Amino acid sequence: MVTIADVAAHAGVGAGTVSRVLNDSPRVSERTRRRVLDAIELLDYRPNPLARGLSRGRCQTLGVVVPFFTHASAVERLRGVVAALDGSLYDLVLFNVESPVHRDEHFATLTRRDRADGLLIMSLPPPPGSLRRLAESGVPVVLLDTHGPGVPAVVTDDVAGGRLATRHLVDLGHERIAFLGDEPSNPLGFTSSSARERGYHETMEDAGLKVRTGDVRHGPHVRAVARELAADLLAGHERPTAVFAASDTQALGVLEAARARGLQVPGDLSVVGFDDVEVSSYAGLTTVRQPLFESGRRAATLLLESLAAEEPLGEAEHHLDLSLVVRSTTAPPDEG
Amino acid sequence: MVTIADVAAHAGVGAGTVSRVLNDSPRVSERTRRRVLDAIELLDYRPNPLARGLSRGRCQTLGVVVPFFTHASAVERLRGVVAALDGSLYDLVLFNVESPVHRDEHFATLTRRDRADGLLIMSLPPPPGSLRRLAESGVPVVLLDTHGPGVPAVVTDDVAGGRLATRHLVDLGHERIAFLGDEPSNPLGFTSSSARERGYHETMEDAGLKVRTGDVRHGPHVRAVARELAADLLAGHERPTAVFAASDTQALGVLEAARARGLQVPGDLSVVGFDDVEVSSYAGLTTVRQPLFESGRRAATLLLESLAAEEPLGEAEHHLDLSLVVRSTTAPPDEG
DNA sequence: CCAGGTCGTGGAAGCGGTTCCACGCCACAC
DNA sequence: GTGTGGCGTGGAACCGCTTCCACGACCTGG
Repeated sequence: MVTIADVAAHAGVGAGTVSRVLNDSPRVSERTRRRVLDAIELLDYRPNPLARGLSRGRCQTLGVVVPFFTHASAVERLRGVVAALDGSLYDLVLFNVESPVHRDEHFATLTRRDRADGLLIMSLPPPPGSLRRLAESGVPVVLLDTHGPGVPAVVTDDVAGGRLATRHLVDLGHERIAFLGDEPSNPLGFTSSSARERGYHETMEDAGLKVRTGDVRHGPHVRAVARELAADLLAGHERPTAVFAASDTQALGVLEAARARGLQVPGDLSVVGFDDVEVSSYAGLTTVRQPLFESGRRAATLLLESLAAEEPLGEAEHHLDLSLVVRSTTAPPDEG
Repeated sequence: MVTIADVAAHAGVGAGTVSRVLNDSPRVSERTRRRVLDAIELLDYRPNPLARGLSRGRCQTLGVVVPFFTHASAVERLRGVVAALDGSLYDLVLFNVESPVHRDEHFATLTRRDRADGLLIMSLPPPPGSLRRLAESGVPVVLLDTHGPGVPAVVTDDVAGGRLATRHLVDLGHERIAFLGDEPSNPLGFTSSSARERGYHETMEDAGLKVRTGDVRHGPHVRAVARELAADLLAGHERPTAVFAASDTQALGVLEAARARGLQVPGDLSVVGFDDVEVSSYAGLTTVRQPLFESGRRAATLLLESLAAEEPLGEAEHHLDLSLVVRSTTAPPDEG
C-alpha cells in the first residue's frame, strides 16, 4: 500500500508538501507541484480516506436514514438522492429503519460528526433528542417528507393533496366517498397518511357530504392488507362509489379487491391513489403525483450545499408541487 | 468529543486497557473491566470509527456496486442485502453504476482495503483488471447475478429459466413464439437477457419450432422501449401467438402494446416474463420467478462469513432455484 | 528461597493523513 | 549592506484508536 511518505520520497519533497498538492493549496511552486503529481501518477497513489478523515475530522460520507422496506415511494426518493450525490465526493451510507428500535440504534451512533458529515432523514419524524444532539455536534440534517423543529425539510403538502384527490371525486359527482389509509398512530410515526386523510375530511365537509361510519378504514401500509380492508368495505349492497387511498400501494389493493368482487373500475367504483409510483402508470391509476425522485434530489442537493458552505441551513421548508394525474380508474358514478 | 483518553482518566487506567475492554480482550481483570465500563457509560463514550479503522486497517464498511436505476430487480436484491447486513457491524455504502465510466471510476477506488472491507457486485460483470486488483489487495468479493473468474457468485441459471418459460408456451400448444429482450451487447455487459434468449432458442429447436425472422427483438431495458418493440412485433395480421420477454419490465411493455392494439391476453396473445418483481403479481403476469430478495441476502451472508472467517471464499457458484409462476397471461392459443 | 511463568497493566509506537510552526531563501526598500 | 517580509518548504505534532513491549506482582515448582 503506497503512502504519502512514498510519494514524498519519490518526488524528493516532504510529506507536508505532498499533502498541500493533494489539497490544492496555493503555497506550492508550479515546479514542485508537477514533480509531486508525476510521482502520484507513477505510484498510482490514492490517499487513505480513513487517515484523511481522522485528521480532518470528517469522513466524506452522507448518511441516509430511510424506511427502505416500508414504503414503495422510498425507493424512488432514494434514487433521487443517489442521483444528486453522483459526482460529489461523498459516499452514501444507507441506514434502513423498520422499527423504533432500529431507528434509535441508528440515531444513537449517527449523532456524531465522525459517522457521517451530513444526514438525510426520510419520511421518519426524528426523535427530538436526536435532533438536539445532531445540532450540538454540528452535523447538518435535511428532512425529506417529514418535519422537525429547527431543521430544513423538503416536503409536499399532504393535506392539500388529500383535498385534490377528494375534490376530483366530488367534482365527478360522487357522494359516497370512502378513505383507506395507514393507522393514524403507527410505530414509526409516519404522518403522511393522516394528513391526506385530513384533506379528505375537509373537502367532504366543504362539499356538504357526509362521511359514513365504516367508510374510513385504516391498516398497515401493505397491499394485501389494503385489499382485505377494501374487500370488507365493498361487501354488502350499500357501498361507496369511490375510494381515495392514501397511497398507490393501497390503491392497488383496492383495485384488486374490486376485481375480486367483479366490480368494474371505474364503472362501479372509482379509485384515486397517491404518490404516482412507477407501477401506477401501468395500472392506469388516477393518482396525486408527487415528484418523488425530484424530492430526493432536492434534499440531497440542499445537504451538499450546506456542507459546501460550511454553515447550517435555516429551518426553511421546501415545498414541492402536487398534481392530479387523471387516468382510467375514475369516472362519474353510474346512474341509479 | 469524548475520547478514549477521557475514559481512561475517569476510570484511572491506561488507554490501552480501555481499548482492551472495548475489544473484549480476555486480558483484563473483572474489576478493571467494570470500572472502565462504568466510565464509558457515564461519559456516553463511543469510539471514533475513523480512528479505529485507521489503526486496525479496516473500516467496517461493505461496498455494494449496483446498477440501481437500470433494473427493477436490483432494488429487490438490494433489499435482501440490506436485510442480511442488518444487525451486523458493517455499514453499507452504495455505489450506483449506470455507465461504464461510472463503473470504472468506482472500481478504481474500491480496489483497496481502506475503502471497503468487502465488496458485493451486482449484475455487472466486473472488469478483469479490477478483479485482479481486488484479489491482490485482499478485499473479499461476492458477485450477485453475474460471473467472474476466481470469485464466488450467487446466480441463477438463466438459460434454464429461458427454457422453462419457452417450454411452458410450447406445452400450451403455441408454435409461433416471439422473444423480446435486451441488446446482446450492451454498455455494461449484462448477460442475463442473452442467456435467457439462448434457453428460448434451445427449446424452440428441441420442439422442432421455427423462429421466424423478426420474431426476436432487442432494445434497452425500459418498459416504454419494450412497448414500442412489441407494438411493431404485433402489427400486421401474421403475428406470434405468444411472447417470452426477458424481464417482467419488458413483459409489462408487451402487455401495454397488446392492450393498445385491442388484443386479448391471454386469448389472442400469451405473455411470459422473468424475475417476478412485485408488480407482476398485481398484473397477473405469468413469469419465471427468481428469488431476488433471497439472492441478495445470500450473497451478503456469504460476504459476512468470509469476513468473519478472515479467509477468501472459494470460486464456488451458488445456484438459486427458478420456478415458473403461472398466472393469467398465458393460455393455449385460440383455435384458427 | 529463588528462577521462571503467568497475569494484568501502562505507555509508547504506529496507522496515514493534515496543519502548524520554523526556517532558509530571495527580493526589495532604505 | 542590512533589515523586512513573503514565499516555499520540511518536519513535528496531532487526530483517536490498536497493539506491542516492558514491567511489576503474584504464583508455582524444584
